[in-house]
Amino acid sequence: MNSLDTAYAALADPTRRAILSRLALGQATVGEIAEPFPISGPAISRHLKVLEEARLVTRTRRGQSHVLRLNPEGLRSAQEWLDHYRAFWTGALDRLADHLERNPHKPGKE
Amino acid sequence: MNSLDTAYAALADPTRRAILSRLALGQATVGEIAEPFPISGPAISRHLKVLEEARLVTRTRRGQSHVLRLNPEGLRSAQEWLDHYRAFWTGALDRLADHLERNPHKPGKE
DNA sequence: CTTGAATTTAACTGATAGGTTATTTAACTA
DNA sequence: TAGTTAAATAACCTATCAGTTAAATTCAAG
Repeated sequence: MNSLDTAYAALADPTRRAILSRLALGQATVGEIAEPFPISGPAISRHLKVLEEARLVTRTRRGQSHVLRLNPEGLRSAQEWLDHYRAFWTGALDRLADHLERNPHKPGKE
Repeated sequence: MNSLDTAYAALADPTRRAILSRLALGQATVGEIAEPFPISGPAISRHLKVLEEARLVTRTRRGQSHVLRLNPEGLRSAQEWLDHYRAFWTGALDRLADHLERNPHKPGKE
């Protein structure tokens, strides 16, 4: 499983996106992250593990507490794949290509 | 399941990302899409259904063939969620915030 | 109206995901 | 050394996913 697989899989879960939103406000411990969610600690723990393995967050230990932070690296690479195709679905170039495809000059083979 | 869930879940699969890459080159029928892949027709059919339900592609029927195209709308909305957080993990603002979090002015409660 | 081609649907299988509760690990504190 | 707190791991359950092969659908063409 490559890094994009894990990144997008991680983003597919709304709880994990909410955790990322929380972390965009600033670092937090596991307990602080878990607090607003109606699910068990272990469930949060595994969500965090998924985010960490997807390189979307990093963890540092401070005593018994684990501090989580967003990881710019992983987030950026998740974005790059989509960015690569941005040209195809924004602006005039996209509409032109689409138009040409839908209306071929000659009704040739296809 | 909201639209972001399905979009990111769709993007998590490498076969489906490859299909999107193919469609970035231009529209294609199911058969044309399936051709380079070593998996069965039904498997491709279901990948396409997933992409369609995630609004990442659109389908039009032309006789017995189904023609698939990228759907700018869905792709854009998938990108917007990440875009919203871009400021948090790029540039100086990010580094500043991170620095402040790691080095609080006063060693207060926490 | 039968045949053939493009595609989907059905039925099944093995693996993975997300949740639970109970147990364990690790670090702080009296 | 206990006891307490923060978090992870284990064991388990159910649902969903990605693949398969076989059957059904849909449309075009004789």
